[in-house]
Amino acid sequence: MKFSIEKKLEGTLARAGTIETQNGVIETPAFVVVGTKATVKALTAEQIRSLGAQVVLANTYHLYLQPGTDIVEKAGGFGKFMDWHGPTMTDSGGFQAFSLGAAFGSAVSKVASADAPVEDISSTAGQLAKVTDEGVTFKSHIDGSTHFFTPESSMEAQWKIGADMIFAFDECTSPTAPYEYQKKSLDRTYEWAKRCLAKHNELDSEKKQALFAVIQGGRHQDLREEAAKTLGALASSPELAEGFDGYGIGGSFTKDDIATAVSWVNKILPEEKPRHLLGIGEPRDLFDAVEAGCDLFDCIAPTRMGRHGTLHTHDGRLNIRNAKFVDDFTPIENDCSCYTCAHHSRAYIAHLFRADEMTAATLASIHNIHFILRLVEKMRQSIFDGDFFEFKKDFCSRYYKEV
RNA sequence: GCGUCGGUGGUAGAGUGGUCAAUUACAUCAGACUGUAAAUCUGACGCCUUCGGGCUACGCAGGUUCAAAUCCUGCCCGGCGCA
Repeated sequence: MKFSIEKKLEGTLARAGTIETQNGVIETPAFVVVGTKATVKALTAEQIRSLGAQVVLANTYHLYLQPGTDIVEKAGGFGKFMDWHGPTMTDSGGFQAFSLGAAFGSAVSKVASADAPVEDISSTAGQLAKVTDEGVTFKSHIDGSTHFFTPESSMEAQWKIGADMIFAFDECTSPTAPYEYQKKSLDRTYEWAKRCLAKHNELDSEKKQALFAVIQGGRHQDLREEAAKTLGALASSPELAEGFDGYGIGGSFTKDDIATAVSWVNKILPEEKPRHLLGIGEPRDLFDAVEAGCDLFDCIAPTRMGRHGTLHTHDGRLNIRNAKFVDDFTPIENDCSCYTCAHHSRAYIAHLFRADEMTAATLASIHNIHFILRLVEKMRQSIFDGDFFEFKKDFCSRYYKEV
């Protein structure tokens, strides 16, 4: 993997560039489409290509459970398995330590509201993930079987799954966890990062895969900065000669804090390595993160919200199931160039949703992914053109005008 | 015509003297969703409300009772059986 910065936006951390992988070039900033189980839900690989997606991210934990990493390895990696020939990434399973752990069965999201109370995290009853210094014990949400993930086993699994870019095994903490826990977890994630790097160097002597470390630290400036410093410095650590190839910035945030937390980190991280903001994909957050120096983003929001009937338009979101759309024969957006808008009306899509037809999910996902991909592409272009802020202002004043 | 079973909120279908404005599901109306436990989840769903409550309701009309969707009588409507 090779990252090149082509243009920086003066007075900010923003930059535009390219990431060259064995499977193609990614023009950054770029939105990474999420295909957790080696499929972007509701879409075929051909549809993903038609959308102009540059890179697909799958999930180690999910592919490990199903169909198993050996099968994916035999298939020639998850990209080949799903007939996606472009650049690929895998997440390490670290997010599942959160989503199946602290977040399981609760309303906590990795992006918490500002007034979310700090929670006692001593009780893990009913959770499917339990974190210790050695690793994470998962209880499969599919069949209840127990599985133990370590930094080393995640590296091995990701080696078999074979993506171009992989993430170190981390713990995504809950944004509502107490400071003390965040700090303890951060130290652990640092130790895990070192173990991942060592294992990765052992497995991948030819450097086929690029390894990204993950910066945690919640909403705490000292923790975020410490993580950026220590993990950033590992690159030149003598005992780990080959350092990280890039950095992931992990949840957890407060809604208003994303931009701030990201810039704390990006001011410190080595400039010449790509930065991937994990799991962020709302328009305003994307603008803020690009401005704060992030190069890659992945998010399930366009596909999940699409499946649930929430569609992006330049005038904000709309819920296509609303009664007012049943006889609205205009497209989702008049000037949208996506397949869905070129062929179908709001009324038709509303009908498909109400009738529980699977095509609803497909058409909605196509539109939302198209919307976000084009948005990030325009952000990239605006860095080259020098009118990023103008574009941001124009877009946000229209998209968020009702909020 | 006789006998019999039944008629409950948009629909299906619980309830069978008070704790019933009435379980539940679906439909409907909204909302949420940010490294996918998610084609999921939450709320509302007779009318009015100063959110305390008030009013009208379980085919229709009477009646019994302190109290009826629930018991009785008549009527109307439907299923089934016999003529």
